[in-house]
Amino acid sequence: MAKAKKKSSRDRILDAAEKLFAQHGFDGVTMRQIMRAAGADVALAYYHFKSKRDLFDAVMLRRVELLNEIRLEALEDLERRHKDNPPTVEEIISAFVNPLLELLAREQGKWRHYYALIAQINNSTEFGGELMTRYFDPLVKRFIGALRRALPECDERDLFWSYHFLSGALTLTFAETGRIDNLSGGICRSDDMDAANARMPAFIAAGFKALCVPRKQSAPKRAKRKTVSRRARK
Amino acid sequence: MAKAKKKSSRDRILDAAEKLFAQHGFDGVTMRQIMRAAGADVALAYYHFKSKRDLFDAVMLRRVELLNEIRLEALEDLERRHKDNPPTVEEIISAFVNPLLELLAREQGKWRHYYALIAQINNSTEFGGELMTRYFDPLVKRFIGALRRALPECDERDLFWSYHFLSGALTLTFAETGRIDNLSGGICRSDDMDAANARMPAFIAAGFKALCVPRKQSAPKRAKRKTVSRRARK
DNA sequence: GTCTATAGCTTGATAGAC
DNA sequence: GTCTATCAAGCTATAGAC
Repeated sequence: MAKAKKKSSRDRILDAAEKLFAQHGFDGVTMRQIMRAAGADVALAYYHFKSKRDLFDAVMLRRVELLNEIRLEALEDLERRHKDNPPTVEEIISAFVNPLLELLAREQGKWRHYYALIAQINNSTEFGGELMTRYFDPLVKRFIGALRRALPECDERDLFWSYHFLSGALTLTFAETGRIDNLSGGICRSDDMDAANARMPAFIAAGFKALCVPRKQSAPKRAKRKTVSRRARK
Repeated sequence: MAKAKKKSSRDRILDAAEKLFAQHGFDGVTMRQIMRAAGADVALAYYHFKSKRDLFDAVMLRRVELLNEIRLEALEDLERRHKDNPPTVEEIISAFVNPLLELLAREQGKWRHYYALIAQINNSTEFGGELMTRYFDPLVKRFIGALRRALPECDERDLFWSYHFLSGALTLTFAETGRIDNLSGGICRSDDMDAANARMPAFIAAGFKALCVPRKQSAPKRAKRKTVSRRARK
């Protein structure tokens, strides 16, 4: 807020769109709503971005580059500090998660909406597979490489499924939906990202270490679904 | 497919709505699209359900009761088998997850779309807090009670955050978005729920056990975000 | 229960003045 | 860059015939 008083209309449109897309999804928002929030006419949105979908893509693209850059830097810093012995699983997870907190601390409102948007995309059948792959997989593969070195005898499939569980836990947590507030009767709060961050790396790292161990066969033992009762028809 | 050839139009509308809502979200689908897929006129939808929102609620409600009932039964069966000593964390998680697989095996197509819908709702800022609380929290509290007994010295907040991580991992996994297929270069498949189920309980149980341990103080140690580099401005 | 027909509005997008 | 004005299309929802 020091110098940045003169914000371009393009940025104000992106800000308004980011917030509204995060709250209601791509189809839950109209260009008119966005432009009302941005304080300008609809036609201006089509001047800067030629369609609603292009505006959406611009919202996504605006932050993803910085986010990935900072995460990569966190990982490289970590590896530099551990010249020979690889860093621990927990340290690697922290390098993946901490930058999200750091950015949140920098500009409270903006990143919060962005994370909520990512959570929706990650869990969307329509966009999840495609967009998450396009925007995040190069970085994620880099992190998985580090995890592979920290868990040298790990089966590849266990590694990918473990990351998948991490991804689900992470995006839901940063979506701040308010559910944990209700479930816990108020003793946990969705917007308490420090509380989440104090717990997630330990939780996730334990999962990786439990799953990514050498096996007799490379395939995991199959659970037998024995907990389902025999009266399993309606 | 044995006997059920005569399906009521009400059910055909619900089936079509379930599939389309799961694929594109509430606002991403029109009543016309739904009724085109259901093979009847739009007006019929308003006859059976009086609004689009009511149709959506009916889609949600149709399956949630059976789902929760079977899960509760799985937990009660488990506890019955462990009269005195409480079941393990992993067994409890399996009782929470296995019924999803069981229902999927019963009616492939239907539940698959339903799970994808749940994943979107769970991660929606707009509906997540409210709807997940309304539909699932009674059952979830029952499971958390069982986990509390299996982890007797656990801090309450650790318990709720652990469940939160479980919830994110679980809903994303059952959404089958196709992302893990891309990320893993094809060696893991989103629709291979047996592979997911073989891994998730072990992963999640390890997380619970790592986090839910007695501490010196009840508050967890704060991570210091030390992995973020000093050059953290754009 | 199921359809036709239509009301009343909102949508994404554009043409063109300034 | 920004606005006014407008379009064709599609939207939710209802009234009323059968």
